[in-house]
Amino acid sequence: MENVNLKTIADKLHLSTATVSKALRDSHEISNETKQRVLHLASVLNYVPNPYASSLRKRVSKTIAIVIPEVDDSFFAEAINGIEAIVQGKGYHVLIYLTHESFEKEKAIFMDFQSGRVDGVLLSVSAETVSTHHISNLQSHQIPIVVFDRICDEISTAKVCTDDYNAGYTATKHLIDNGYRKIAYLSISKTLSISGKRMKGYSQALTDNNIPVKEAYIVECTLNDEYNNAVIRNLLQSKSRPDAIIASVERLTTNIYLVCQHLQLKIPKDIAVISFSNLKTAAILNPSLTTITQPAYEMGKTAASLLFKSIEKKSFPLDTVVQLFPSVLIPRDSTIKK
Amino acid sequence: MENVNLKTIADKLHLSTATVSKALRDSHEISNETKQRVLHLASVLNYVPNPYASSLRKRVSKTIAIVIPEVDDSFFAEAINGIEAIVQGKGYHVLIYLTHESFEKEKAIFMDFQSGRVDGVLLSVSAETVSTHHISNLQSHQIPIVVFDRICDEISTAKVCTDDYNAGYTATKHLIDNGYRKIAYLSISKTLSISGKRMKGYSQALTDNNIPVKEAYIVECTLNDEYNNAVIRNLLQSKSRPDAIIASVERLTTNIYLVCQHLQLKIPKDIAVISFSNLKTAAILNPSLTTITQPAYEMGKTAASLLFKSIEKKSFPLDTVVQLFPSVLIPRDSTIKK
DNA sequence: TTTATTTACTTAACCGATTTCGTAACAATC
DNA sequence: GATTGTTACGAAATCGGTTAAGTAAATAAA
Repeated sequence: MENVNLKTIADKLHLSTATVSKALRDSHEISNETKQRVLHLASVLNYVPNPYASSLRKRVSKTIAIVIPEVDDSFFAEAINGIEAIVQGKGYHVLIYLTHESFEKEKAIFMDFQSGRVDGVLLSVSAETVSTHHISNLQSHQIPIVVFDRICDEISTAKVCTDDYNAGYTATKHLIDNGYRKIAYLSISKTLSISGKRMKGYSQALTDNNIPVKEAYIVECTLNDEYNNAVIRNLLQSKSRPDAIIASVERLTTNIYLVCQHLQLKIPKDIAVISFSNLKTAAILNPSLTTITQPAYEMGKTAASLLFKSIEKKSFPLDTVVQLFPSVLIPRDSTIKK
Repeated sequence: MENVNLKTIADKLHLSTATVSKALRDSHEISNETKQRVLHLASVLNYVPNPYASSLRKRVSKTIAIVIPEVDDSFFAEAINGIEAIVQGKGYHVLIYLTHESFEKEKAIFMDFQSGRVDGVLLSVSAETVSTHHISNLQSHQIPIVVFDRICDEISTAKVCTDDYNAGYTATKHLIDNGYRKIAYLSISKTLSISGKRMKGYSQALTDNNIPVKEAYIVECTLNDEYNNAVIRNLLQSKSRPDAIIASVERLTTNIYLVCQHLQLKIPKDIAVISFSNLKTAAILNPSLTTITQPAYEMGKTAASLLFKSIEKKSFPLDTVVQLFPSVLIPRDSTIKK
């Protein structure tokens, strides 16, 4: 089947492409009769306008990008669902980019966006991200950006996130309240502000309860499963083994549980586990997992909505918006001794 | 910052845009000296070519689409990772579309692709998909399609999937071997060939072991959690309650476990559970979950590789390719009485 | 010396849709 | 009857690259 474009229709109807284009866009310049004829033929021929021609001319791509560290994570998966719900309604398209926590990849992706490939970007920064030039640089090209979950304080744009300090505090307090004192924190990044804030909440909760903060209890994890397993095993085999672990990212949960199994440590008797997680299976784990859960779907929707506000009205001031969503602590068996 | 394009560079160097374009593409028509000057200025000015201009002219978008039912599913998440690994290497971009199991959405998406928005499509059909006209229609526009996991036998194109019949058979046989007889099957679609095949394997295994296939034990689930819970509850409360359940999709696992908890049915004593699933948490569920697990990452990589073979060499005969990956049954506590 | 070839560019058409500007035909107003 | 306005359309420029075709100058071959 050969491509049908404006010219195809114009020729068949002895009209100009200008007229056909206007007719399809329901311009007042075109008579009703002509509009009907054009519309009818277009549908008969299955005409679909070339998006790239139109993007080129209108300097608008009707496309946004989602840039996230990974997709195999319930938070991001749910957030994508929320984003998609909004985008779908707007008739936009979604390009997805995974950084796998690599700052270099993130930079390269943002560099590409200077081309006008997308009308806006939804970003959750990688764990390695240490500077925000790539972001402000893109902003100077008039491309709106909304950051969600993994935000950067330095960027001046809309931020959709949870109160990570409180979340960290609450998680720690929950453990303390349940009788744990030697609380370890598994981080994913030294630099990430979200990680820093959760950790501050953690430290403060310890301090407020007269528990000294131990360097050895703050452990950085990576994307590498082997490495994480080793780190966790070391932690749990050390002379001053912690009696509780806070995992700052969902993905570490399985590692922790399996290492505990392997070392024959009972959760929550020997060690408590609480995880920042949107896992659907949290309630049916062995034991069920206490989680700090973020409203991922809502956050995705909100981030996308904000982005569209800016796309649709360039003057909309994104930089003043900070949408804080409450995380909820869902207490389950992994932190409560019977 | 104003946009920098070919003309910007051409003007500054007193060259034509043609020369600049060729220099950037390292054409033999351009002298080395000019190439250097162009390359240097381009990098100084941070020049990024407009992808839509080039797509329009070259009739190539350097973009592929992933069309899947949902993203909050370990199989699809891992498959996306595999796809992304290949796509990344090719310098392509990925548009993602979620059908949420809606045939209408799938059709609309495929209709849009006639525009030339993408150079190829990776598809896993929705549960509601009953006809394949939208697919063959797109193929007639010379757009290569590779289907993975949820395939359609009717389509003549490359298929990347597991041996679903065997998987269904193996799962059922495993249950029978472990002493279960009243085995229910939770399906997600009457029409989906993957579902049909798994179910055929299920029926055959029953028949081979002289167990009659009971209609009431074959239950169709949906995307709706409430509905699924109700259906499962009904099933488990019926007079002839099954003693084992095969879930044809990961997402149903949590429902089953929770309903069992609620009804105080012990897994695997009262009821065994086996699930088609790529859940990382399968091993740490309560009890650990016996799964039929697909090599999702590899399947994604393979599907993408096949697609690129066709994109890069139009004559590559996709329609003859069927890549069957073995699913593995990982026996765990949910199907093995102590 | 003349012709052929190569080198290194430029001109201009092109991809397909959008949009500004122009205009013919007809109606309305003075 | 002359002027102004309206309606309905077309011509052509435009978005930013790519590429076929053309050309002038330098070089090589005859």
